[in-house]
Amino acid sequence: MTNQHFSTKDRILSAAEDLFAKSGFAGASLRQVTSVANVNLAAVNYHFGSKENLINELFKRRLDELTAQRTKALEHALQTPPVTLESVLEAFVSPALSLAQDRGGGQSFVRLLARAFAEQDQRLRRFVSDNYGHVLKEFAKSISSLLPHLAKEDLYWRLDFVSGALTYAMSDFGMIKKPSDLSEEQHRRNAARQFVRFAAAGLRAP
Amino acid sequence: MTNQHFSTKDRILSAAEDLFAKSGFAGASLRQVTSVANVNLAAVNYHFGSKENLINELFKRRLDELTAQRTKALEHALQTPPVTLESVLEAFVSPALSLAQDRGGGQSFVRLLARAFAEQDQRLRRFVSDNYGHVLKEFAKSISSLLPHLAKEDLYWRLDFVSGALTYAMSDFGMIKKPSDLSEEQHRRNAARQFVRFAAAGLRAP
DNA sequence: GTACCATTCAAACAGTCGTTTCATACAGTT
DNA sequence: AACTGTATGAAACGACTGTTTGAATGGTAC
Repeated sequence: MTNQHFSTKDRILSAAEDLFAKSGFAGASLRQVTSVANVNLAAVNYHFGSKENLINELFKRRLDELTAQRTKALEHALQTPPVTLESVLEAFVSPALSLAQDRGGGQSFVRLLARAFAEQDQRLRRFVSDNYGHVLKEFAKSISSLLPHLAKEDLYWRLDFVSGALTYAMSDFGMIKKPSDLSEEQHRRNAARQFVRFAAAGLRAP
Repeated sequence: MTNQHFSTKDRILSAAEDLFAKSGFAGASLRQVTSVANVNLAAVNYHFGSKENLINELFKRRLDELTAQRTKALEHALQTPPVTLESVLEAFVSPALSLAQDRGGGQSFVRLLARAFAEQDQRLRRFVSDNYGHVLKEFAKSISSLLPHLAKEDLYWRLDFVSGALTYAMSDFGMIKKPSDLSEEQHRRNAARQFVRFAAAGLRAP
């Protein structure tokens, strides 16, 4: 019936992604997850140990992929003259939007990400910062070198605004904004273009 | 012991604001709330009817105030030439930042707001849109008339980015970014200045 | 065939959840 | 003085939570 050819672990991860995105980590129960995934309740604790660990593996699976793609995109952008603010921002946002548009639950994950950031959950922030902080720092460094006259303090403020704008926009992405006469691919490219223009101009503010 | 001279209702509202901001609506229980508020468990259902209704009244209390201040600030800005993108944005963000810096739990509420927006909770979005949407539309109209050459579609995208940037920046506001040598008031003015510059430049993007 | 292993299952565990009930306390009114 | 309505209190309600248990299953290796 429901994707029985996927492994139990994968079905749990997908169902959890959807339900946590919809109702929050505390709001969605393991019974809901296992019901949607069509697996036994005990399977979660058997395969993941605990609900908390399930959440961690959920993030790991997606963020590993996202970070890898961002790294590759940044390297490519830095090796392809002319290196502009726009090309670096494009390397940052494009993998994220591609994930947001992905069929296999990526949409849910992006909303989950927005939710996780809105929560002040220090444990989760630490997890992201520890495992993926170095890539974010590389982007910050590249952007900084492209804006040599911008004071460090101003840069930090603006990078914060940029990530906020991106996170927020992405959590809506694919839900309300896509005009029906645009394909998903067109919509994605359009969103990336809009964001890059906005962010570049904001970063270059006088 | 703790603020016994405040009414039961007020103590519940304040405690709920703090705890919901920290742990989410599903994550914080009424027993935690009533324990912090130093009131009996049954008091919540007696004064508010249900947990859900408590949440609604929580938002109503703050958003009524915020919307009123924004309306006043916008009117003042529109009557004070020269009317610029910056002065309109200032009218939008200043009351919010003032709330975020407020002593009486406003800090918690701002984080709660960010959380509520990250949640896809249609019920809550509808509530905000119904009750406070008209003010947001007035801001959008003012901004639109200050950017006459900007296409409608571009404007919508950028307004979305702006509100995202503001929401996320505010949810951190007062937590990590304040340098110790700045007073709260200075920090608030600084944040407003940074945001207005960034947002205005982003909206004016070529 | 049988021993082994990972996996799945139904059932139960001890807690916690939001909500309700009913008794009690204490003001203001007659 | 007795009555009234609002507010608070302790205790219990049934439902739901994450987790654990021990038996059943099915395939692989010997």
